[in-house]
Amino acid sequence: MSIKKPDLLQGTLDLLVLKTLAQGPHHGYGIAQKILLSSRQIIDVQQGSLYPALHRLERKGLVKSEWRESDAGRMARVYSLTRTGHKHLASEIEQWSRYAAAINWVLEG
Amino acid sequence: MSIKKPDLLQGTLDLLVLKTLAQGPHHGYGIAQKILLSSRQIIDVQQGSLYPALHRLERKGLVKSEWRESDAGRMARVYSLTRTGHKHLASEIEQWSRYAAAINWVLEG
DNA sequence: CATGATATGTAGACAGTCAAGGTATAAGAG
DNA sequence: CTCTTATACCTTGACTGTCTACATATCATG
Repeated sequence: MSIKKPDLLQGTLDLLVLKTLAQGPHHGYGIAQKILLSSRQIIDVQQGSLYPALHRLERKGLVKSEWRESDAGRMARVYSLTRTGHKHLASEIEQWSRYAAAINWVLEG
Repeated sequence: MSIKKPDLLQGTLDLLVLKTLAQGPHHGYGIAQKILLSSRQIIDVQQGSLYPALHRLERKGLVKSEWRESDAGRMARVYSLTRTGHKHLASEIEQWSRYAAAINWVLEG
């Protein structure tokens, strides 16, 4: 993690994963890479955080998965957003925006 | 809490408390009120979150406290920032900014 | 054939927040 | 004079989520 406060990830990991999957199906490893890339190397999601998150999201019905062959010709579990997941993502984004705005108001004093 | 994802608080609570104390000493109850006010009613810090956080920050030497008489003529434990706390606040703000920017990059795709 | 990148996953530890409750004082309403 | 509301402190126990570290396996490169 390029950032020293891992706690900041808490509550935003689902958002990051859902947003990444909204741009198309990915396997776990690829999701982590994409987040790292699109966050400009700042957010490096650890595997021990990512896989439990994916399983949690799948239990909640926000993502679904299937085994497929990856680009490299290897088996990988590919995750994609469900319709519920899409709706949920919209609400997560809204909550994040509200919360980030609230923090900034406090910081402005 | 006016926001449905309590996890978002994690990692930002210390920041909120330190920032509030940077504007002058307060007792616990007053800190919660001030955060609620300056966040425009969005962030309502529960006492069960606040007091452990204050004790944690005091253990770390970022805040100090003493018993004083409050405005209402009652005894209250008044917290204030230490010099270390001030420095730490600056770094917390910087980390928050970086992290919030990173999230926004991911959301922009 | 060893190493590093790809790929999935689990186990155990740990931290932080939450809901709920406990204690107590002061002020104002009835 | 008693009830309620606001002020003010704090703890407990449950729960969730992330972390480090580990275990496993394939493929490509050197």
